[in-house]
Amino acid sequence: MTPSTRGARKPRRPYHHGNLRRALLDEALATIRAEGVDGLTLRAIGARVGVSRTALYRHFADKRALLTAVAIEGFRTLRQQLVTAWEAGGRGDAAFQSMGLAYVRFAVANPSHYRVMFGGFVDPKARDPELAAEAEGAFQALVDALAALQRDAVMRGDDTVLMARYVWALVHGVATLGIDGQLREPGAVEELMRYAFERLRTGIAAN
Amino acid sequence: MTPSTRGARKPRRPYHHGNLRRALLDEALATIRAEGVDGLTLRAIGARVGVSRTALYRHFADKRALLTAVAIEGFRTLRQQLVTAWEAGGRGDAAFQSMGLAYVRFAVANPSHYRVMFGGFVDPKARDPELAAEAEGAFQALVDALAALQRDAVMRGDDTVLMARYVWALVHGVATLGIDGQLREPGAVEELMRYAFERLRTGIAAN
DNA sequence: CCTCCAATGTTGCCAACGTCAACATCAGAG
DNA sequence: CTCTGATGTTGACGTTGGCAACATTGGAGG
Repeated sequence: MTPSTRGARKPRRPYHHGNLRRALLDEALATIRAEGVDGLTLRAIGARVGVSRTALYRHFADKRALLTAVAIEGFRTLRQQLVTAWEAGGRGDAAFQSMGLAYVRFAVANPSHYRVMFGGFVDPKARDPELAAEAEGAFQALVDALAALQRDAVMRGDDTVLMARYVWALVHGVATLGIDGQLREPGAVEELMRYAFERLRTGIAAN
Repeated sequence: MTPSTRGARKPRRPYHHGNLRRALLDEALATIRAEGVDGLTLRAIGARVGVSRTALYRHFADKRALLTAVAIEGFRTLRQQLVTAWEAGGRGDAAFQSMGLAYVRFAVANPSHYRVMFGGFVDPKARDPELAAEAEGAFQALVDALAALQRDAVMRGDDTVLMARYVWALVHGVATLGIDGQLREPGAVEELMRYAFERLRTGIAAN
């Protein structure tokens, strides 16, 4: 927004891009959303950003590193959505269900992105520490909410992390089944979510 | 290398293989297990079976078709394991938990295979009808068990399919989280499964 | 203002891959 | 024994990820 005013600006695209890393990431995300993970090719990304095919390697070690960055961004967004749902919902019982819905909505609205985060596209062993941290952060949002509910004696006093994992597995399961087309009938995901939360509460609420 | 068919390696490797389709499938499965889905190349499969790279195309339309066949086989095996656990466990309350354990064990023991079944490697739309049928069959094992428990008034009388989907989502969630390395600590999967079933029962048991 | 350098972007090139087309071989029906 | 459809092979092509060598640039130090 504040370019230096020296000299005549050239209509020609400059050699250096400015913020190529960001642009590549955005384009990768858009491509994944539009054509799926398989549709992502480094050459196409470069072309669409208006840069040569290998420019990407100045910002990402390889294709997997790009996908890892995409996954990191996904976990960041997810955490943000979860926290927003929890806080906007009043940090209470209903807000907890809101979080669950937000989680599944994120997955269903961004299936390919979600798959990059969980589908084993990133190195299973020797995981990127930043990715691990960001994933942990999203999970922590769930743990925090549960801890608050436990404090208010709304939920059982079991090990918080264990309870959180239980809830996480449930919403993650619903989300992935929905994404993979195992729940085809329209409204099936919503119906399942409603039932799941009803039964979940019976299972983990303080009696 | 002699392209001649008189190699002494096996009893006669004639021009025609005999049951190439089966052999290709088995080799594909072994490769996937050993090197992951990404490590699967048609050329390597052919070479390892002792056949040329394109022989595969007489038995599978393309790579996706091969993966679909792998997924079909996976669902068949999974259903079998589930049914076995249910029946061997006495078709009762404990047997139901056995089924859940068998499910997660299958996934954790065959992570790559499980990913082929659920990871979006097969066509999301226009799914192979045989694949859909086989997946439905595995799910049906769960539905049947639940229905039996409902008949014996062990479980709530809710819509059986809905309940089954709930349970499915839960075990599927635990399984995929475990596979993707989100539950790293040794024993975390087992601990979660134990807790999950305890809470699940509280949620869906007949009061 | 000039010079030089490290960061950034480009072109040439390669091996591996999936897949098609044309050809080779075989098993079994007639 | 012959013919034919099924099965397997060879050659080739376009695409992809990635390396190496080269080009361009903004900016720091003189």
